[in-house]
Amino acid sequence: MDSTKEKSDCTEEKNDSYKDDILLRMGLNDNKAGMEGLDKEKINKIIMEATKGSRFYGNELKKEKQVNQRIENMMQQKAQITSQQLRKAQIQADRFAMELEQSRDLNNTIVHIDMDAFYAAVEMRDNPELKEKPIAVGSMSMLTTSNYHARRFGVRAAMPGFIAKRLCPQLIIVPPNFDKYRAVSREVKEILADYDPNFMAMSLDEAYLNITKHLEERQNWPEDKRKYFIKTGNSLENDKPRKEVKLSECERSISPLLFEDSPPDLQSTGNPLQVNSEEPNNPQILENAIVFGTSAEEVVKEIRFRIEQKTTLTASAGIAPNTMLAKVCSDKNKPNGQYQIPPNRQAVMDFIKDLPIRKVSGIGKVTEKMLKALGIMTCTELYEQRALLSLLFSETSWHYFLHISLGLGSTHLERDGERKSMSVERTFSEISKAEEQYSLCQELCSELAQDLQKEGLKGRTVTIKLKNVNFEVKTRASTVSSVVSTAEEIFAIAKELLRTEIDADFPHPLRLRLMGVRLSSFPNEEDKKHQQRSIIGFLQPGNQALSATGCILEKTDKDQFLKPLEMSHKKSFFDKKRSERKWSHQDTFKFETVDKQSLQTSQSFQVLKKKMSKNLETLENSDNCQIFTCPVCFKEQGSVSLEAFNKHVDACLDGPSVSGNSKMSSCSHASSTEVNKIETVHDSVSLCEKQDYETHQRNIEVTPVESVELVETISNSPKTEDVDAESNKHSKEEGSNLPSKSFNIEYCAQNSSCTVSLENEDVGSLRRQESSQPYLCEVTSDQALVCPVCNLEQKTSNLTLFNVHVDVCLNKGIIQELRKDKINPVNQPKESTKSTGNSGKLQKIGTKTKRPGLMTKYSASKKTKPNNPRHTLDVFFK
DNA sequence: GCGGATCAC
DNA sequence: TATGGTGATCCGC
Repeated sequence: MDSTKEKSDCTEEKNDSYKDDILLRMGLNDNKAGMEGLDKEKINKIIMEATKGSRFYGNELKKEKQVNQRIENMMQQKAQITSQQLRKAQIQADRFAMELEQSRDLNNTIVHIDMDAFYAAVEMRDNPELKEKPIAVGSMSMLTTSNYHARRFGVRAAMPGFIAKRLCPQLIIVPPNFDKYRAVSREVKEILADYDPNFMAMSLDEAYLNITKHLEERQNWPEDKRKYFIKTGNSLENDKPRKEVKLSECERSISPLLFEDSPPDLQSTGNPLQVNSEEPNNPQILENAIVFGTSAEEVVKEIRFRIEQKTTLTASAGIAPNTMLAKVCSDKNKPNGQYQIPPNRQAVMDFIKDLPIRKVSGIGKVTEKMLKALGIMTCTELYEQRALLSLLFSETSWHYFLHISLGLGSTHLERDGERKSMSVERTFSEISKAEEQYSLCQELCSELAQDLQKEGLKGRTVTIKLKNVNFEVKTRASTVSSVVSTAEEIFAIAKELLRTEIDADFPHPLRLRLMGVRLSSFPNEEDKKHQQRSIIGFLQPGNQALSATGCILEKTDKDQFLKPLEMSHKKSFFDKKRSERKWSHQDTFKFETVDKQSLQTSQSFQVLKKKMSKNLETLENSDNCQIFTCPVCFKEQGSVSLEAFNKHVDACLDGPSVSGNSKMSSCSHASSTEVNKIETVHDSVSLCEKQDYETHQRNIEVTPVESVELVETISNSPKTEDVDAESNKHSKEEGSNLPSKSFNIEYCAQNSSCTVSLENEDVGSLRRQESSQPYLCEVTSDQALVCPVCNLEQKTSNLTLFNVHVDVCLNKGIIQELRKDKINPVNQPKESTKSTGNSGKLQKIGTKTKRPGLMTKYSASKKTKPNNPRHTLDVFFK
């Protein structure tokens, strides 16, 4: 679904915040016509009345406070800068500036084409009744664009329709017709391709072209090739080089009306038909034809002429030596105009001189505000403050700033990179019932799966996005070990993420106004090449060699992984409970553990406790005697009381050495005990940094059960051959994140075996080489897959889905808890600089993006010094 | 890898 | 009555 919003036609619109910024925003120069429109005071007043007191506004204020805090932090840091530091920074910044200057490339001619009020213009074109009226495209909730009539009333893109209506009661709101816009866009793109087959479309109404090559060729073109017939109502077949849509007189009169408030001088410079006598090779207007010259400006006039002939719509354009400048230029004489910065340094610097930084793509509202706090509003000031900026902002950021202030930008158009994520999200009126939230989530997953299928994409990371009725946004992500793509697989992950959030707020419901699901971590080319194979493949006869580390489950558990249905029936009650839980936030956690004291002895165990409490609770009420396995030392604790077991675990957690083999006993219902044990296995995984779990894994024995066989497989990866080397690696990872572990259970119908492996990232990548492919591997009829983590039978024969479930079970468990709670001693932080909520950072746009601009990040804490500017340069502008 | 923030369109 | 959807990047964890 293409829902790109049409770009604003006035850069002033970039000021779209409320409160202070709202005043700026009203200072638009397109409402000077006091007669018909509204003055900015009135506009502001109306907007504020409609906004104030709303939840939306409340959140805007909150965000604004955060930004202010960031600014405050930045100013404090600025105050601590010594003159010595500043001098040093100056030298460094100057050196970098010099290198940038040396790299300046003026040899390309970049054009930025921008359709004027695109969606609105299309609607007006197709419905003459709208021609003279203020219209906007969108809904009562949100407008994507407005025509110039409406703009006089302060109606503009990204404004809710109901507010626009208050500003302009006669406003006509037209629902968007994306199919139509796409069709028109295609027509435009056909024209653009004639000048640069590799042009870069940024949206339906905007594109960059590199016409350098075209210009070269064009120099030798005969006039005939640059001649276009002007279409009138009667003439047919009058498009010489290309076939253009013919226009009636009536139609041709539409476009100018769109822009009747354009300054007259704009009309002249902007009109491609206008003869400019100063230009040597300006268009010559013949009787019914027009010949364009060979200069860049002529080319762009030709492009705009052809666009208008073909679509009856006008475009604005910018011509410059790089994308950043071209973009700014296209805004300069908008609408229906163009502007060129000649390809010489002086012209560039003159243009840049007083350019407000906010005009530059990549400098948004927040960045502007932060820089303004430093007294920086124009590019000149940006350059003057380069030393200071290098001290206050991240390297990426100040490098970007320096690029801007020197008028530098990307000189070539990057080809479309591979997509990195795909998502679906939806806003709705409040939904608070968990069941509805889950089912909504499921729908979103289905939609996403469909979209993914269209592009044949599969990914490993599922992210859900939640926005509550107060407009507070949250995202939660989970990465699994092999790629997923079906609705079921995605939902299996997403629903657990959602459940965690629902549980976290229990007993209060989540009051949602938006939900989204995103899939990312698509395999890169490398991954694809190696084609990952699921263990299904590994276990095919004659291919049993590879797998990760093996199974750490105990014999007594093995039958829980894959067991006859008959056996699973006994669990139906728990299954039911479990699924009930998923659809109502009822039970969740909140069950106090039996033995508080013993559980609370170690801080680490708090997390374990949380996770295990419900199992323990069930345990307590059960009546079967079972064996526990300590999640820390991995040793079987025999039949002991829960209390004794807890004590043992505490001791293990506290003590440096793994405490031994004290036998403990406990009573439990069979299944709940199993749940507990599985969790235990899980726990131990998360603690692997402290444990030589590999050793344990290797010692695990697995025996066949009935027709099902658990096979331990050992990786032949060089890395894991040497256990010592492996543990060294782990210790080196101290301070970073835990390596991700996952269970993988693969079932091979042919030999009736099932492999359970617990693996770390390295091995995982090995294994992943082949997955992604076939999910389905039918399990024989009388067997069921049982998750080793939650110990519940999975009603699926889809192996991928099953693996996803196991991954999810693992992910949502203690590993994340440990991270969050910072229990891992090696990760021991770092007293939070986090007081402000978001530590004041700007960010920067990377280079692989097609965007010409970069964003910035303000680093309130220490920042790394740029040591290799040359490298950075490469990174930025390739 | 995760989550919040910022930006563009 | 009512303030969007998609994709990307950056940075500190």
